[in-house]
Amino acid sequence: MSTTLAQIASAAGVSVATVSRALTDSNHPMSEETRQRIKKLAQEMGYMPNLVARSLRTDRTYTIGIIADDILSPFVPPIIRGIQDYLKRIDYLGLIVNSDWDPNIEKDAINRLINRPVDGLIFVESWHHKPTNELEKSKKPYVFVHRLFGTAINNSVVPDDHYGATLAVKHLVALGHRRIAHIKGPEEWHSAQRRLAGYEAELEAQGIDVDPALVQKGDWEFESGYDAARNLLRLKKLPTAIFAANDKMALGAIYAIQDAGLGVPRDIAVVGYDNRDFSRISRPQLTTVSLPVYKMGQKAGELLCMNLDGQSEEVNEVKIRGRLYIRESCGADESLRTKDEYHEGTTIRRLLLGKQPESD
Amino acid sequence: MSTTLAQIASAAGVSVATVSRALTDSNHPMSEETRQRIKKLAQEMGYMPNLVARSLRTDRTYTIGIIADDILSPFVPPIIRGIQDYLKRIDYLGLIVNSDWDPNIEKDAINRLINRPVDGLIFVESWHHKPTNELEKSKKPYVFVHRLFGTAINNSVVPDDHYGATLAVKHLVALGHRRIAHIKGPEEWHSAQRRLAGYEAELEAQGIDVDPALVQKGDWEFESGYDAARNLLRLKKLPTAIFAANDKMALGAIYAIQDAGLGVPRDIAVVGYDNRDFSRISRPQLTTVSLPVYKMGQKAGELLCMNLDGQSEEVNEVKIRGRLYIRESCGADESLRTKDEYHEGTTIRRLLLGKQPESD
DNA sequence: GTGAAAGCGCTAACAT
DNA sequence: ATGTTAGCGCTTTCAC
Repeated sequence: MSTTLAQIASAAGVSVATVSRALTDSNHPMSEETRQRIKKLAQEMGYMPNLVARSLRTDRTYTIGIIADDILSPFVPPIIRGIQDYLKRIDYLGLIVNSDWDPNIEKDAINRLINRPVDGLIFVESWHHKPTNELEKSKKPYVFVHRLFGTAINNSVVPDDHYGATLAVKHLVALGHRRIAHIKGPEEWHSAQRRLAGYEAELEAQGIDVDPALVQKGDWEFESGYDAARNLLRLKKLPTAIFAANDKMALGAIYAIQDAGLGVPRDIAVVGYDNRDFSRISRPQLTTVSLPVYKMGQKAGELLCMNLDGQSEEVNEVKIRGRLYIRESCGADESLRTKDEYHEGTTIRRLLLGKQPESD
Repeated sequence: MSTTLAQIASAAGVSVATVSRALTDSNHPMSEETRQRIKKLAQEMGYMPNLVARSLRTDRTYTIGIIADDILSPFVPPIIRGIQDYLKRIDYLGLIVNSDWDPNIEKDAINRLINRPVDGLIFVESWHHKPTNELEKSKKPYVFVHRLFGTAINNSVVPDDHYGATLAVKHLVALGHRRIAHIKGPEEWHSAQRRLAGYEAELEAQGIDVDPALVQKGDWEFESGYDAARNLLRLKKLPTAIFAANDKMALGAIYAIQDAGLGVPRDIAVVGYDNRDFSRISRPQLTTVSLPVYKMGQKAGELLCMNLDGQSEEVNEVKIRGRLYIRESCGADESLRTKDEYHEGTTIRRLLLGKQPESD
């Protein structure tokens, strides 16, 4: 069927070993002349190495496994893209599996991948902190990115939510707000805790007392943001700004404010978190702090890469900072607006222009 | 390191061949007793087959390649998920590569994948109709899903845009509209052509003359929908409804109508196309026809699957029908609203409830 | 600088 | 019903 080393060898009148050396640019000494001759011949004969055979010999597949609960989860594709883009540099491919939040599916996937098809594993948005014993025993490196629950662990990449919350509050304070409410996420979640903490810390740093009445509970969903804002609107003394722990709740809050006959940002400013796609097309467009998903993916790729050939070196949790995307919902001056390069189809444009992406 | 067949063989006092037969449930006759004994032993010794070695022998990798221009393109993840879900049934994994609309990257990816790592290839949202010669020569099966340009070709899965447009118009007519405008997409695009054709065909079927003045040009983007609607609003005789060829333009149109002091659906009804995520959270929520991406992915998986072991059988282009998602923007009665199961995180819920997804 | 040969772990054709 | 053996295509040690 397809050309093999042996065929080239006999065609060139040399041994397979020589052909292999020539084609892999091995540093075993050999005459430059035969090397070139063989390369040319291989080219002509349309030789392409059988990667499976090579892997069997070298125990390297140049493939990593990516396990996510669901590729349809909004943050997963950009994380994966970040991983892929980093790994591409070292010519690695990614095998992607959905675990659907099911520990058994995940276990099966790990076992399957561990048996040679991959050199390492990245867990995306995993909700546990330890992979299976089998993985441990296999000695293959692995990395977590965007773990949802629990405390900091090694070899994991997470967003710097505390810092991000700080950015949001700073922005509001800079615009003159002092009664700043917060709609928080469920307490079990990493991000919810850190964003709340950042909110409180920054208020204190600005010399503003944290008013418990201004902190409302949400569950990440749109409706909970709507309800939380309605509660806030019932207060005797209204907040002048709301920092919602994610964009969905922020949008819900905006709708609640509008339904009460008030305007955003005219009467109340709103900041979100995550920089979801819709924050660019809502009315008003949402000012928000980005979850730096793409960068997180890249970093995860980098961490894994470091451990791919050597002894696995444990690395402390890595925090990635997002940034503030200033749009309309806080009433900041037009001149301050973040110019936004990353739209749908940006990749094409980026390539056409030969530019590196600036976004997270 | 890890257990091999040979180790089990010597531990069991039999030959490797016997062990292999026992463990692969080969239909080669053998005593049930030794088979069980070996299986038990393998289990105890923590045996896991080396998949690379197996692939080298059988020339089967149980992996397929998925080439998309960009995994971040909005329709790509659900298509991929559909593919993966179908392929999971036959225990196949997917290797995903971004080609970034670059023919050279794509060519490299094909060559890389062709050299054994995969048994077949699926092209997602490809813009060409023929893969490279190398692929052709390799005899590996391949399938296109959601090709963007050109005419119908074999082994490809596309949405039935003509039919979908028909649904949108039917809905508007049923609500009493007769002056129905259309904001179309760029002519080079498959979908734009088909949706326009469906619009015209359904109007005629309903005995309504197509009025060229009511057909505006757009470029798929939000802004073009806004501009197109403004043009429409300048007409002496306003349309009572607008069918936009995609959701982004539909949203732009809604904003234009609102900015003109009119209401949606009160004064003008708007239908979109694609069933993008934001259609569920816009105000008003957008009535739209779904692009059945998930189903298309599944179908692509199925087509590939058919050709995976046998001779490649050419199959005519397969069209997948979307459906109408009735929400608020056309003013249909509340009772007609499509109940929507597919939200973010639905996969978990689906699993928790043990339900099959109904959505596309 | 080149070649011979071993062997990665597995499957399957061919004995027995 | 079990064993022997060849070999998938490649890399790499060892010899010359």
